[in-house]
Amino acid sequence: MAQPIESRDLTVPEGRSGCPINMTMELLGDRWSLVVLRDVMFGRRTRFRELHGGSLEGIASNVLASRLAKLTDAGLLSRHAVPGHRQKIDYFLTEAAIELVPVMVQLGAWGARWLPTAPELTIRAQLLANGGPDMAERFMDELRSIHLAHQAPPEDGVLSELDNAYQQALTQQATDPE
Amino acid sequence: MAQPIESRDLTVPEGRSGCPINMTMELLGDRWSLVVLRDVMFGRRTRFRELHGGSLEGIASNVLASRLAKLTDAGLLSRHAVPGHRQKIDYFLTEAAIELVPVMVQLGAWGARWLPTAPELTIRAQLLANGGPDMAERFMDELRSIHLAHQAPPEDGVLSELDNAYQQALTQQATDPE
DNA sequence: AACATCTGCTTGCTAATTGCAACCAGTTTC
DNA sequence: GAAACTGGTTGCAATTAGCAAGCAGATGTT
Repeated sequence: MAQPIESRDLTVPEGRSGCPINMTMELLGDRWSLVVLRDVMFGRRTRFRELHGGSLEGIASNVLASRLAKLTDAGLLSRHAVPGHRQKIDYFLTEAAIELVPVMVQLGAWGARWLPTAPELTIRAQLLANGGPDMAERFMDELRSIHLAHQAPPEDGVLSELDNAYQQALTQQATDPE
Repeated sequence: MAQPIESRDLTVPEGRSGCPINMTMELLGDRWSLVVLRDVMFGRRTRFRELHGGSLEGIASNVLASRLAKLTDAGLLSRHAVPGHRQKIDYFLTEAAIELVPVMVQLGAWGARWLPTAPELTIRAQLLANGGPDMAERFMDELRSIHLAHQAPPEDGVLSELDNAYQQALTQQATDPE
């Protein structure tokens, strides 16, 4: 069921290489790909306009469209027509994208450690990083249930845990502006 | 000694956000930044022309220059004039860059798992991923000794281990082309 | 002293990508 | 039937990437 995308092209094109880090950067090494995946993964967003309007960073709609197409082509997102509607489309994570969770965890942890991030947004990254591989595994299983098996998100899952921590940080920030 | 780069700007600029993943992608989310860091980290390259000519992917020299400047500005690389020469410059990793090792490990592991990478280049990624956090820690300590304390790389360190595995894969590939 | 070579880049140019704003056709709701 | 909502396009300007050539200063060689 979970297989690599395609077999290797034996003649590596000029100016490129088959190095795993390089190939990953060729695919995801741009300003928006991982941010879009982040929103689908952590933000419970699966629709174009949710991803366009709901994001904190304001990606342009043409860029979003181009990223969704690229990620779908690459096998990281799957398009699902919403039952009972002819226009609505859900973008769900594939197994390949779900297995980016450890990458996201490390990226978030590094950013939280070394960049001037916003505290209320950083709490989730820290929580997830502190949770270690166990929490990451639980989270990935939860994502599989949502995005692959199309179950409703559990109330007591990792996603809720992260949301709660974020909400708590927000209200704490409001009552205690220091 | 190891401190975040700057204190947080309280007014987040329009169209951006203080999310750790987003900020990390703002800094490193391009085609070349992490590839350059990979070469310094794993490839024992510290000089402009080594990074320019020695890389597998053939980055353009103006782009390399721009990335080296950006990474230096961001505190991920430090410039050191080579003693006894007035022109030669070594680029060394800073602590912040060394702590990208876990990110590199996860990126490499994901690419090895999901992209059609070259086997001989993938072995290092797998070795490092299988080594777990222990191996990553040993590797980071080795990098600290080389890039922060300017010691010579140990013969029996992680770097050598990875190189050996790569060389072995190369010769095996030559004798057993299948 | 002369010449070639090596050093870390820069320059000029073209092609591709990104960002912005407006807009659109089909679908659903009221 | 009109308004609002769906997932996007389209056209344009600005930025960035890619390519080939070159450059001034430093060093090695004869």
